[in-house]
Amino acid sequence: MNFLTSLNESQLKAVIHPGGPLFVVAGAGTGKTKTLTSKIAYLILEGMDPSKILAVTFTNKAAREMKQRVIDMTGPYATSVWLYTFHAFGLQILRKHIAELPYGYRPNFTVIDDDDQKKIISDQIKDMGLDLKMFSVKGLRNLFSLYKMKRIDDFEKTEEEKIFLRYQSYLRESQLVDFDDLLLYPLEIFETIPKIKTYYQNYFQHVLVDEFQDTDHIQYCLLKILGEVHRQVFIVGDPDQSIYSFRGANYENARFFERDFNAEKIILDQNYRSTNLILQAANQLIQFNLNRPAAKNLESDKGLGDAPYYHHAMNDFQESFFVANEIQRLHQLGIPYDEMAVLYRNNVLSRMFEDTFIKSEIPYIIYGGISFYARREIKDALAFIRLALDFNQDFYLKRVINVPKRQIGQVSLQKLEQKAKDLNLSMFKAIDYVEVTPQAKKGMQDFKQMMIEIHEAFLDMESLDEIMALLMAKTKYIESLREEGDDIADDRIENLMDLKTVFSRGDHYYEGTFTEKLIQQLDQISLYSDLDQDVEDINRVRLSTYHQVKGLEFQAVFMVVMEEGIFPGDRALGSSFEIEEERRVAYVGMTRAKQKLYLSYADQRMLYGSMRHSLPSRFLKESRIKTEDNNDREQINTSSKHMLQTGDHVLHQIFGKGVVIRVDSDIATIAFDFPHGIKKILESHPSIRKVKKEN
DNA sequence: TCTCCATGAGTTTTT
DNA sequence: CTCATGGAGA
Repeated sequence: MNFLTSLNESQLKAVIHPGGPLFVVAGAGTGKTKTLTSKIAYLILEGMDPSKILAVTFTNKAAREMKQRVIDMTGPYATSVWLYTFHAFGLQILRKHIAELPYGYRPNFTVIDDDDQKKIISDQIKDMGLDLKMFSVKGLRNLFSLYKMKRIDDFEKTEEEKIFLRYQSYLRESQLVDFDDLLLYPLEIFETIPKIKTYYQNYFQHVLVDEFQDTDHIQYCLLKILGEVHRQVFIVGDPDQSIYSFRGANYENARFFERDFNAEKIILDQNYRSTNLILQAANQLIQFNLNRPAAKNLESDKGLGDAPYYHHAMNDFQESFFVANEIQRLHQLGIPYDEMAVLYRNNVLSRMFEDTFIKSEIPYIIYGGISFYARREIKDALAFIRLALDFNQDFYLKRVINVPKRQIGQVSLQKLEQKAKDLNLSMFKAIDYVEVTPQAKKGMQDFKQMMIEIHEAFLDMESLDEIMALLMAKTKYIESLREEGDDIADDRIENLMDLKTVFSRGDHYYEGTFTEKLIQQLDQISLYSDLDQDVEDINRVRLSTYHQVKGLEFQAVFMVVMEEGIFPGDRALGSSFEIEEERRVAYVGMTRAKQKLYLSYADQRMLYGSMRHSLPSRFLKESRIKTEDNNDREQINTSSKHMLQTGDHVLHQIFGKGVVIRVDSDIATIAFDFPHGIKKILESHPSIRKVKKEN
């Protein structure tokens, strides 16, 4: 067990902990994954049957990577470890046992995503004859998720609750489950069917949970049941990095765990990622949170390093300009683009940076658009496939019956749905009986014929790789995209090709008949939020929200738009609970940085079409980062029209001494000393200061 | 049924 | 500002 020697004292203590419930408080960059995977490897090498170990993570990526690391440490024997996300685990349980719940589900149910949920909810509202404008569908979806999480079942009869009940029965009638159900139903199974509960409680000798601060109530209940008998529960997490409470995560679960399991606690606070001035700023900041189930101070052996750098810009443009310049400078110093990240509180804030990066020719990539499987064309393709597998799937039929356009509008669709209800048939079968305009009828029959052909072609198919070609040929989807002449038609076509790649990969990955493979592949897709993007090896700066870089690290991190009202956001200002969560978000951001941390803010920026004036975020003061305002105030006040003229000598904070060789409108061209050379810089840019010659 | 415009909404989102 | 959506008119 060579790997044990690479652990530090606390990590080792956790790994060889003799047993019983253990809470490992793993601060940012303290070797959390290493400890968890070493623990699993240790258990296996000590003789534990890997198939009796259940380890749960929150992302598929984490699950996959952890499994690989365990296999690397112990050999292929470890493949049988149950290493899943909570949701994937729940799905497994449901595929086996869902029929035992009294809701009429069959094992071949389908998992729907958020957009499907919204669609169903708004359909219910319309069906009830209510005015859609009176409700926020998005709000209802969150509310329903909350209902499920809190397991509310005695309803008063508010309109919302009626919609919820209809939503729930629609799912059940249609053999659909949502993401919440993937956790809730397994819990219900365990709670109501003692035989099944006892089986799994006894079966899993060890239960391990990663990112424990992100568990919600249902997940905690599941954990409590699964760990109850053997009490070999090993959880790893950092309550200071809990940033998903809006999705139900409850970092107080850490306290519940210590209490309910009478667990021991080991703290990992030796950081291996960042230099210490960065860590000190992060430590300072998080101290302002009063509610910390596991307080700690991070420290590393990487020296003090550079102090976090604070930049005060006059407006959003100048802020982005500062960041772009700094990125180029760091790049020249040898930091690769993909070791730099620009982080912001919400997605709208990315735009200014994108524009500037395009102008400055800085390669970048934005994560956080619509995820691959949520794209229209992908969802359409999957709907065709699901419908071809089972013509009874009305929900998917509704999605694609008019794709591409077949003269079937809302009215015809409604008639079809009604007819299906009256005759107690699937909508697919009701096509033969419905009375609609001749064009619509023809469209429906063409559609039906096409689906039958696809279905029959599936019967003869052997590899998943063939699916997309057939689908595109039959549906003429690509042709219709081209005809529409959408500017993003090419992107859509490319996405469909990517989906084909996903399927052909599935051919090698899954076993069984074509249909068996396909069903596994579809399950996988339901649970995956994005494509395995390991192809992306181009060197780009990452633009992202804080939430999306949790767990990642970069040599240089730019935390931009550090403005009161944005970060922390307006909505958080009234509640200390929310402010603390925002502070944790900032803490997560700071602890991503290995060597360079920049925080910036602008006095004014364009947001939602109007000018917004902001004060610096309280998080700047709280982390005690030295501000440059004192040196700069003078310069800012004197920044009027044409501060600079040709021949002026300037001092730039980063590029040092230079001479102005040209001024065009507001851009000055300045020759700096070696190695920086000639740069174009906004003449009023706060990082430039005019100096007297030979100063 | 489709297309075009007015209207309103606009955190964060592992699954 | 930008995007999605729903209603009115062709």
